[in-house]
Amino acid sequence: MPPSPSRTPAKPTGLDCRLAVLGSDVRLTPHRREVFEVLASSTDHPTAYDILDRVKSRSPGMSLATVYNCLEHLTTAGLIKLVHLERGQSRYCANLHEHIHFHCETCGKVIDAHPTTDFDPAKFWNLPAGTKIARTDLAIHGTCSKCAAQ
Amino acid sequence: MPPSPSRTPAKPTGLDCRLAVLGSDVRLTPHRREVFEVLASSTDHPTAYDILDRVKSRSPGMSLATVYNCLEHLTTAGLIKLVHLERGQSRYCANLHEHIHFHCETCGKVIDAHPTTDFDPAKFWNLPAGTKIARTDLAIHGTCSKCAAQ
DNA sequence: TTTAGAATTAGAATGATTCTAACTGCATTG
DNA sequence: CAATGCAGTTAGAATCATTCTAATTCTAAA
Repeated sequence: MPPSPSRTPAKPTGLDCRLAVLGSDVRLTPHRREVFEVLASSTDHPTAYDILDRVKSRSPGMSLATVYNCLEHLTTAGLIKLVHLERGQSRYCANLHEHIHFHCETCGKVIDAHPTTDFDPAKFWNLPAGTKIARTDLAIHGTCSKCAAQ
Repeated sequence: MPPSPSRTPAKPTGLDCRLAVLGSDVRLTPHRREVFEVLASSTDHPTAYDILDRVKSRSPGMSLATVYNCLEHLTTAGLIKLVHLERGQSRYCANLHEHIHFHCETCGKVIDAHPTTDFDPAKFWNLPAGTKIARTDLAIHGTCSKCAAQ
């Protein structure tokens, strides 16, 4: 056993650098970087499998297990968001701005919608006194403008 | 068992009666009735497996496949709601009043919260023109009053 | 360089849900 | 009332998403 475990706050050197966003703390390994970059350049809320697919051109050897692993770390660090809209696969999203999701029931697309004004759920719903809100997830289901036009 | 006369498209007779709620149209077979009643008397948003468990005392032979089948029909008919809050099992809910879900990240409980005033998402988020809203799902995650008190 | 711990991997395991094919029972038809 | 047909039901298989496991590789500190 190590007598002096003197790597407490782990110094950012080499690969052990950290993404300077939101004060998060993830080791930015090459794979995590790939996954994050793929997600950051996607607006369609890809699934883990979609992400593997897109990452493969740059990192042909990456496995689905690693994608899940990276997504988990990035999610925990608050760098990306996990989105559940339907049964089945989870979707991921790197839009860090406050937003909600619109899901088109016809074409299946998921569209981000950004707030135009402050929203406080406690003003609209009767939550028991003492409830502490950490985050809210609003999903709107319907028909997107494109599908509605047909 | 009540034998009975004709049925043009389908007349409520014997088992072939329909639940007179919301103008829905489901054949209310004994199993569907059991599933619905179990759900209607639950406030904890049970999973399919939970429901099977509770139904078993009354219908010992029912299978999980039948529970899923019933839930699917009841959901399609709008008699119950499917709730997705986390990865893993789906939850179901027979609260037909407009409401949202509060999910306690500490104890895992899901609590219904009812509206105190009208809520129009289009007032708060910038949806593309032409978007048609069918329904909105709001999930609030945090700590319930009980857990917060500790 | 050595070493401990973290990251990565393939493949196995798990868990939730859906599918399949056979069977049952009710209700309309003959 | 018997025959027929279809919806409902079933067990178990199949599928799909995700997590776990155990072995291996990599990184950074000592």
